This record gives sequence, structure tokens and C-alpha cells, in this order.
Amino acid sequence: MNMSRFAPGEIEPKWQSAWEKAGTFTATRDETRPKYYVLEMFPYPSGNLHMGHVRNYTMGDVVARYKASQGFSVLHPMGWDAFGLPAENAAMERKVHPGDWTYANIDNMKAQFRSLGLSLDWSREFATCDPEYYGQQQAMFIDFMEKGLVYRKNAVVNWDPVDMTVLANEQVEDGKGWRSGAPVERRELTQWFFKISDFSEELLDALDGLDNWPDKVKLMQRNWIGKSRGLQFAFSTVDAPDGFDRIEVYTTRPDTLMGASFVGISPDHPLAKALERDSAEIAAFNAECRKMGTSEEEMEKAEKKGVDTGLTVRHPFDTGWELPVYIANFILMDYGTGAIFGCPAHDQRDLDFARKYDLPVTDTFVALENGAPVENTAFTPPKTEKVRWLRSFAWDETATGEEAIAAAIRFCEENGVGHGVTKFRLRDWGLSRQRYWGCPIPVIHCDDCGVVPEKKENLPVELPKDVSFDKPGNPLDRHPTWRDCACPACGKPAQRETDTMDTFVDSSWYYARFTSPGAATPTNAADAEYWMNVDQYIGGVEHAILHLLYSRFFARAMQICGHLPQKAVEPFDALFTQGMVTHEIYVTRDERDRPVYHLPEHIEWTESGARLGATGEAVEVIPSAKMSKSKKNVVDPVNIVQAYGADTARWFVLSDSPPERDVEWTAAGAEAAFKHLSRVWRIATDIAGAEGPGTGDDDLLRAMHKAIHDVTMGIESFGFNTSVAKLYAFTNTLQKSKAGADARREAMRTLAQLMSPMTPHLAEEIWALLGGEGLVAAAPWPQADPAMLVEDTVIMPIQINGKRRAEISVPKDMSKEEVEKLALAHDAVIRALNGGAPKKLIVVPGRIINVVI
RNA sequence: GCGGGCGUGAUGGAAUGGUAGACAUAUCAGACUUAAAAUCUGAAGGGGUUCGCCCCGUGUGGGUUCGAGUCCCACCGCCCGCACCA
Repeated sequence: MNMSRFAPGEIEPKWQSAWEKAGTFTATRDETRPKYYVLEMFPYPSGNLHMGHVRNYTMGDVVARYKASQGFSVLHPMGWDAFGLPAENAAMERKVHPGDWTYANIDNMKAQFRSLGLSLDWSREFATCDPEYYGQQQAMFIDFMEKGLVYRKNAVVNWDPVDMTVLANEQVEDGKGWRSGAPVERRELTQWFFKISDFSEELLDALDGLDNWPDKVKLMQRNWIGKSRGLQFAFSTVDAPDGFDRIEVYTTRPDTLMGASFVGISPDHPLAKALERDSAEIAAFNAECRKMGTSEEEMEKAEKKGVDTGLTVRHPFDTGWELPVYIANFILMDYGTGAIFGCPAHDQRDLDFARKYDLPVTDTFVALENGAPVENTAFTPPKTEKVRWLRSFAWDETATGEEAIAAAIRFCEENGVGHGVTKFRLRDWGLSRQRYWGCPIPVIHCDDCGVVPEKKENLPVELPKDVSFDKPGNPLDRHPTWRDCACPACGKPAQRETDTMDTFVDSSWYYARFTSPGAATPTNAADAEYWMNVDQYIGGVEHAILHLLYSRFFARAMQICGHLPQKAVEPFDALFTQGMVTHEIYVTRDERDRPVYHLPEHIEWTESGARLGATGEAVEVIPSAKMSKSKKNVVDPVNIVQAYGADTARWFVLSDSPPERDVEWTAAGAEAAFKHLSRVWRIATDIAGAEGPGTGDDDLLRAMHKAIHDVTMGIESFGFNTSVAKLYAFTNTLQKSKAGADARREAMRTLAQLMSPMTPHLAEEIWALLGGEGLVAAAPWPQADPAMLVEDTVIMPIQINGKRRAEISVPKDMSKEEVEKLALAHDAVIRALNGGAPKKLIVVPGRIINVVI
């Protein structure tokens, strides 16, 4: 047997079964130990692990293993976000049942997960499409109904008039249905909503307490919730249809009321709808607006257009002043009152609109100095900046926007023109989906009793298995018998709701279910009390708003219904958002110059550049982008694990790039990671055979303690790439060390331990080779001895006018005065001073000296 | 369009406001080898040099500071989110 060969294919399965046999990663409620709950956002079971998963779950694994070695009782579970559109697409394309497809994918991915050697407690695994899981979700839905957190109202959806089905935003391409190609229409349906808006203020305020969340995520959530203070008032109309003698508007800039030049209403505004009955032009405009998709992005990007209704309104301060009323495509019915007044001088969108329709532009304020009237750029200084007012109606000639807004609201309230109100941008959460592969909404429609929740003992309301996907639309709607049921209230024949829930509902409480995955209620109080909150949550920044905000809402709603303790209303104590894994893209062109993408493994590198291995055709290399199947810039982790082992894949995704940033996968990098691990193994086998004393034991042990300190700091601060760099450096030191066998053994064992969260299989192998006790996965984390970390002398750079010119080596605790004296005596300083005296001398003890001349 | 983020050698990146480029990749040189691979040792931001050193350099342009990759302002480029993708 060749002892020096690093053979991940042999050692990895061996240690994986050793951990399993020992139950190393089974989470147990142990009241005598502190707990630590590590959670990575669970995956959608697409069928194949990709490198992004490897990175995400490796990071969580480093934390989980590290915390376990620190004596925490660790919960590190895994499950599947298993409902959603792709399964229905597969059903349509391949005639497989979404459930069969999903569970087959889960089996596949689970096997791939296992090969990575993650410290997961698989006994807690569940999929959100398991009836046991979604049945508990239905029970909670009913609880939420009882607490008034659920209601129905009309909302618009993307409607495909050919397929007669509702489309998701991603299924709309250029305003057309992705399958039918038909122009999409906006259509109103009665839908179910969660009252997340009841919690707007609370969700906003509580962000301040999330100290271990990235500021950027908190800022994004703050802006999303969008608290604003403004004035709500009504314009009285002139010659408007019956019932529309007033138009309510909301504005955050009432101070610009004297610069108003038009009133704009949403195409979905009741007045707009009333007017289209008598005007072909308005009807056509509204119809065109309704052809746009429902996404806010699409509306905002569209050219700003409007149509003059012919109506006018009177200015509240001057009844002789009439403003035209436009229907405009950029006004959202969902925000404020669906109507605004436009002040072109101080809003770019309004200005563009005014120029287009030749409406007046009236400055209400100008800059304090050089205040020029607005031409083609609206004047929108920060609200905290003092400006000169031309048309103040209740405040000084110079005042800030903030001061003016407050004064304007006060003035309007005193004069009976509206009142100050606080509004939020956050809308209620529409959870209805007209689809099969989701959690059925557990309510029943009865002719006599109306909408009635299903009885809890009848849960779960299971999806029928016998459905067909040969036609578009919701199979639940056309199922011959599934809808039929008895009314839970009166017992008469009634019909089930056929809407299912948004998959965000599934992922809004899975973290709580992991604390007691088999419980007969959504959670178990003792388990939730012990394990909550999630101490470290890890996932992509793409979830910064929706998933995380919905989860925060759900935790509150669950607490109200008794499913979570009060302490868990903020379920994630710490959040880390990791970057993506990217790769170069390889393209050739077909005969019609369309791009043809190629997998990295089909590319060969020659001196003249990249070529297609099979044909030798030259390949264009496009800089890195997120790995995606359509661009074929993917590297299959299965291949990497087969070729190099899981430890290499893990080591690579942790190296080089900081975790929060994207990492580029390169073949050379993977090769290098493998080489390094091989080297570590070789050094370990050398050391295992070493005997006798040597020189420099103390230096090696000092380097070891430095490594313990640095690597630990790296893990604690999510700087895994710097931990890896320190491990490289320590490996170099150890390899060159001439220290005695005992010291080198100790250093090597410590190196294995420090690597164990990242490359656990190799670490176990080395640990066993060098006589470590038990599993390294169960060994306590090494402690750095502070006495071994202090240096006796420090090197201090000398700067002259801020530029480094020399350095001196001084004892660590030398006084400032003595350092100054030494610095001034230095050749370079004497030369620079040229006989003169320094203007200033700055000494930062232990750091730097700066001589200002 | 709106909100958020990022930008450092050939490449990935390091750097509590204090020596810019740690560590690694690719490259080059040397050792070992019949040879190659593997391994080991070493060099290396760009430019200049009288070989003492000097100048320039962290997307661009300004600013604060004894000192800025780091803080502030503006701009450019790329990435993420925008409520039915997950």
C-alpha cells in the first residue's frame, strides 16, 4: 500500500459511514448544553446539485462543525422546497406526475448531498409537498383565518387568453404568454391575502434590533416597507360623472401644491373605468394599459403615457384655478389612492409627462444660490437641504423640504384641506395561485354558509393524484370529483377552494418545523423553545426582501396563534448572504449567427485560445456569469466529486473569494485545491514516520498558535477565504519546519483540526493517522495560547509626508518619545529634513510613524 | 424606471483610516529526471535608475485627513431585487 497517496474516493465514504454510525450529527435537545441552530436556505429539488449549492451548504457546514467542536448542541437540518412551477412544466413536457418527478429529484439530489459529507441531521428531513407538512400549513392557515390575518379581495393577474390560464411574471415574455405567444391581459380575480400590512410598522421598527443582519438587507427591507408621511386630500371635480365629484389624492410633497399642473389617475382607478364607457379614446388607452404585465418593473420601464380625460379639478387653494385630469400608465392603483397631482418642477417623471403633453411647469422653490428655473431636469434636492421658496403658503422664504412639508400639512389641516397620513408601500401578500402543485387552501365554498374553513380533523386536504396536464389551466378546477365535499358548517354538498398557496408560504415556516418535524401540530412548544431562534441563517441575497420579510411576518402570525414563543418573532438571529458561483461562457455561432453554447468540459485550451475539443473550432470566451443551464457554463459537482473528491470541491468554494461575493469556478483552481490537499496528506504521512528531536520547536508552536487564532477569527467573521489563506501559510511553515517529531505531530494534528470544518474527510484521516482521540468531528476546538501570540519586537514603518520611506524595528512596548527619537535619527529622515525641523511628527504606537515636512 | 450592492497586479483576492498586493492561480528560472509529469527551491504591480533609490499605481473625477483601497460627493461599468421563478 502506498501510504503517500491521497485517495478521497476511498477515505470519503469511509468517514461518512463512520459519522453516520456514531450519529455524530443527530441533533438532540440537551438542556445542559447551549444550542446552536445553523440553517441554509433549503433547495428547490431541481434534480441536480449545482456549484451554488455546494458553496452555500459548505459554508453552513463550516459553521455547524465549528460550533459543534465548541461544545454546542447543533441543529443543522435539511429539507426540500418542493412545490412550484417546474414540476408542472415537467408534467406537461414529459407526461410525468409532478409528485413523481419531484420525489425522484429529491432522491437524486439527496445522494449527491450525501457525497459532500455535510454534517446534516437527515432524520429531520421533509419536503414541503409531503402531506404531513402541508397539512400542518393548512391548520395554520385556519388559525390565521380565525385571528383575522387572512381575507379575500380582487387582484389583477396575468391572463393568457389562448391558454385560458394565469401566468407567472416569468412566464410573460415581452407582454406575451411564453407558450401560446398570445398578448397577455390583466384580469381581476378574487384572491386570498395575508394581512402583512397590519405589521408594517412593527416589521419596520424591529429591523433595528437585527444587529447581525447585513445593513444592505435591512435597508432594502426598509425601502420595501416604505413608510411615508404625507397629505391626503380631495380635489373637487368639474362636470365629472355622478359619484365622482371628488378625487382623493395622496402626496408626500404637499409643499409643492402651488406647483401642481395636472392630476393623474391610474388606468385601474374607478373614474378611469367609468369614463371609458363614453369615450372610445379612453377605452382604447385603458385597454392598452391593461395589456401590460402586472410587474411593477414593466410598468416603470414603459414609456410614460397618458390621455386627457377632458375633465378638470379645482385647486384646493384657488377655486378659479383648474387643473386637467389625465389617466396615466405609471400610476399604481395599489399605492396611495391611485391618484396623484403632478408637480413637474420637482419630479422628473412629472416633468417628462408635462413636456410631452405641453402642461405648465411652475417652480415652487429654487436653490439658495444661483437658483435657476427648471428646464429639462427637475429640481429635486434632498429634503434636508435649505432652499428658497417662490410659492410658499405657510413657511419662511428659506426652509428645508422637511420643514415645508410639515408646515404644509399643518396649514392644510387647519384650513380643512385634507389631513396628514402615514402610509406604507408594503402591500398585503396575495397567496392565491391557480395551480395544481401547491398546498391546497383549506376552505370550502357553501351556497348557504359562504366561505368556511375545513375542519381540522379533515386535514390534510390532499391533492388528488389522478390529474392530467394535457390542457393548460388548473387541473384541480376540472377534476371530476375532488372539489365535491360536505360543508363543514351545515353538512350540505359544497365545493372546495381550488386555489393553492404561493410557495413562499411553504418556505416561511420550514425553519420552525425543523425543530420538531414529526409533531402532530405545526410545532412542539418545548422543541421550539429549545431550538429557536435560528442562530445563523445563510442564503442568497436574492431573498433579501420577499422570503425574509414573509418569514418575519409568519413568525409573528405563528406567535399570535401559539405556534412559536414570543422570542421567535424574529426567527433569524444572524443572517449571511453569500455570493454566486460563476463561470466563463463558451460560444460559437451557427450558420444564422445565433449563439451556440458549450459545456466547459468540451473546451480545450491551445496557444491560440479556446477551441472546441471535438472539432477544433475556435470558441469565443465571454466573461463570467452566474452558472446557468441555458448558457451551459455549468460544472457538475458530481463530476468534481468523482474526479477530486468532496474535500477538494469544498476547499475550492471556500478559497479565494470572500463568501459574500461571487466566486468564479476555474478548472485550474479545482486542480490546485486538489494538489494542496494532496500535499497536506503527504506532509502528514512524512510526519507520521518522523522520529527524534529537531530545531525550532518553539517557532513552529508559535506559528501554530497564530494559525489557531487567525483561522478561528476567519470562521467567526465569515471570512472563510482568509481562514483558507492562513491554513496555506501554516502548511508552508510546517512543511519547511525542522522541528522535532513531537512538535511537528502536534502541529499537524492541529492543522487537521483547523481544516476539519472545511475538509472533514481528510482531517479525520490525518487525525487517525497521528493518533488523535476519537473522531476529529467530535474533538474540542483548539485554543490559541495568548502568551504564544505576542511578538517582542515590532517593525514600524516611517512615512515622510504620508509615503513610506523606511522602517525601524523596535521593542513592542517602547515609549512614544523613544520611538520619535529613533525615527528622527534615521538616515532617510535626516536626509529628507535636510537640516530643518519637522512640521509635525505622528507616532501611532505599534503601528506607524509619519514625519510631516 | 425605482431600491440595494460591487469595482485592487495577467487572474481570484488580502489589508481595525496607518508598509497596497498576504495567500493562491497562471507565468518564468533553478533542482530532481534519459525525458516528461509530479515534487521541491526561487523570481515577479508598472516605469525609471548613478543600484543609493526615485516616480506612478486600488473603475473615473473631485473632497476630508498628518495619512484614503477604506470616509464623503459626482460619474462610469457590472450584478441582485421589484410583490405569480425559487
